[in-house]
Amino acid sequence: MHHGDRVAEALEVERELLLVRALEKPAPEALGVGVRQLAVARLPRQLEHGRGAQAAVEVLVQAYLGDRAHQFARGQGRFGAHRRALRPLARRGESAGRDSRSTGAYPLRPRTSPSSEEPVTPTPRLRFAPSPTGHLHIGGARTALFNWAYARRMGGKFLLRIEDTDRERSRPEYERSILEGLRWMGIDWDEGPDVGGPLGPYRQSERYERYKAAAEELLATGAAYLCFCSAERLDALRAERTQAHENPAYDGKCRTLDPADSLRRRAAGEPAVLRFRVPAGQTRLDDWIRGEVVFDNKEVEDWVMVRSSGDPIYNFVVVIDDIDMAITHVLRGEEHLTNTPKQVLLYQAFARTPPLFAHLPLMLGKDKKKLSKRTGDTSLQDYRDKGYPPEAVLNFLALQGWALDDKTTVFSLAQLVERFDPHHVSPSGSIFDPEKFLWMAGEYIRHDTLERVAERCAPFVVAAGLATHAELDARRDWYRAAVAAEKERIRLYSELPARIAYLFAKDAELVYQDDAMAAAKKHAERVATLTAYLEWLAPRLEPLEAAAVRDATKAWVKERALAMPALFQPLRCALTGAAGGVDLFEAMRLLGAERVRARLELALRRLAE
RNA sequence: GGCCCCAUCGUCUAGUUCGGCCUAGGACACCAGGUUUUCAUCCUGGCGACAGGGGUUCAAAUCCCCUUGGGGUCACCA
Repeated sequence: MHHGDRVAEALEVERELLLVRALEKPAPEALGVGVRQLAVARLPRQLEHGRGAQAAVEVLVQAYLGDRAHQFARGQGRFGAHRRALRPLARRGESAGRDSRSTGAYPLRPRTSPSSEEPVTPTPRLRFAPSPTGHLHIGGARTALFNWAYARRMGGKFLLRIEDTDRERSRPEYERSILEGLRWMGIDWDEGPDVGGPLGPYRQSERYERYKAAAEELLATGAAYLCFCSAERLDALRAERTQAHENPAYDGKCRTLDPADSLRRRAAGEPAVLRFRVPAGQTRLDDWIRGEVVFDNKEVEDWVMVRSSGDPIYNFVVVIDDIDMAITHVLRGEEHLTNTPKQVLLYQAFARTPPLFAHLPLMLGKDKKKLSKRTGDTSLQDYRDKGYPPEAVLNFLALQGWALDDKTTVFSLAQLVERFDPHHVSPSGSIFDPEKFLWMAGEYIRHDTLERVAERCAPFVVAAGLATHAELDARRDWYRAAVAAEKERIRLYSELPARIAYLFAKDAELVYQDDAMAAAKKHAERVATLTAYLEWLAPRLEPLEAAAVRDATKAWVKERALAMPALFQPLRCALTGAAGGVDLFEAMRLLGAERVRARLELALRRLAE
């Protein structure tokens, strides 16, 4: 068939489809997905712009489709795909080979060097590897969340490993705190220091034998060498290089030492570190999020793997552990990107294929710099203590670098697991927005059940000294009603106590806030109004039917030709001491008849002047 | 400074793979209305972005290059 004929035919098909669509008929299946999508998407807009269906079709056909014909004929792009779809027998498959970025499905890399019995595992294994030198950082929490979500989505394993090779700063209580924080968020793990697992131990300090063996192996093969340079020499070297605007890397002085000689010196007690011998050439990695990243090995220094004390260093142990624990995917912060060539080189030295790396964008503070302790609240613990619902934390964290779709901002953990794809994580950093976080916390509280909100608020109420747990339990229904009255006004659990404090205050000691007092005193007749109202209200107080009294009160105000605020502002001040807040009849019910009467009588005096 | 990464409303983001669904969508914040006894919620509307410049193409937010800007990292830390 001639090109021209094809084009004509295709355009005819398109025109027909558009007409079909414009007339609201179902589109025939045979027409191909591309065209259908096109028409479905474009037509409504055209119609919205005030054109009739016929005119809209013409616009589309002429302005939009008309001059695209030659591309169609060449079989390119979407139109080409459309053509191929229309002609299933036509040749396909020019784009057969695709890289890992485009196969959304399953980018797991098989291991290349099956050391005999090691099976090729199809199960993704991901890990979170915090170092217990502080509480769980909010950025670390997101890293954990993403690793966890992907493992769960793929039916893989998620494990926890404690990176405590820094003996000075690592503390057991931080380890506990981190585990607790993860559990609080609802993240669980299949293998870890507390639950064990087949490829443990999962605490680096318990794996030193393994590192020592690996180090000696590398030393024996010459992939690593002993370095006897003193700290002083290294410092001087660094200073010199920095001043000369050069990369302040190790100069390789000990690189060429005779290995046997070095071994003897070490045996004689001379302090030595183990350095990795970085080969010439380039090191590349195919980052899941960023694509190919190439480093010139000249930029990678002969880094230290083992301290002179014999303790191994992060870049070394992380690789050993990831190999031993059969880690297939590594999702971690972007700050690790420049570490990666060192690690890739190590994998090569062990003849292993590296895992698939995904370097997550950094979470930034208002100053656009990496979120750090200095920037404010950065530990998960802080948000927990402040009364953020864990679901909101999870949701908000997931939104830093990822989105469920083009519209949804509030979603559940289950939805995250169902949809999370690291390939669609944004490569650019995100500024942490506390405002939006607060909004989201409120969103979760408003939509949560009363039972749960009441339960989660209780510790804050107790901590504020309003009541004991026992007292709240004893008046369970009352407490719940108090929470119900404020549920949509609080954004954090911790905001509840201040809002219900008026219920716990002694009547005579209720504090009138300035704005409440001012509002009440705007009304000259306040005392008279209140007196009359109290008289009217008293017999209706027991039992108090909130809805009925509310209606009746409004009628009462109307009858006396008063403005609503003339009664409500003094009344609100008298009962709650605040200018805004709960429905007053709800407050009356919560307070009980006696206290309502008492507070009103007190107000007659307190608001008199 | 070297190397590396990044660039859509003030902020979080969709759209970027594979160029035409974009007259660039949503959310927070902000502004204006409505509902309400007030506050909050809720509803309606508004403001508001493809960093700049070159290419490639019939067509560029999307691909390429340059510039600019921002960030990360350069330890016997992780």
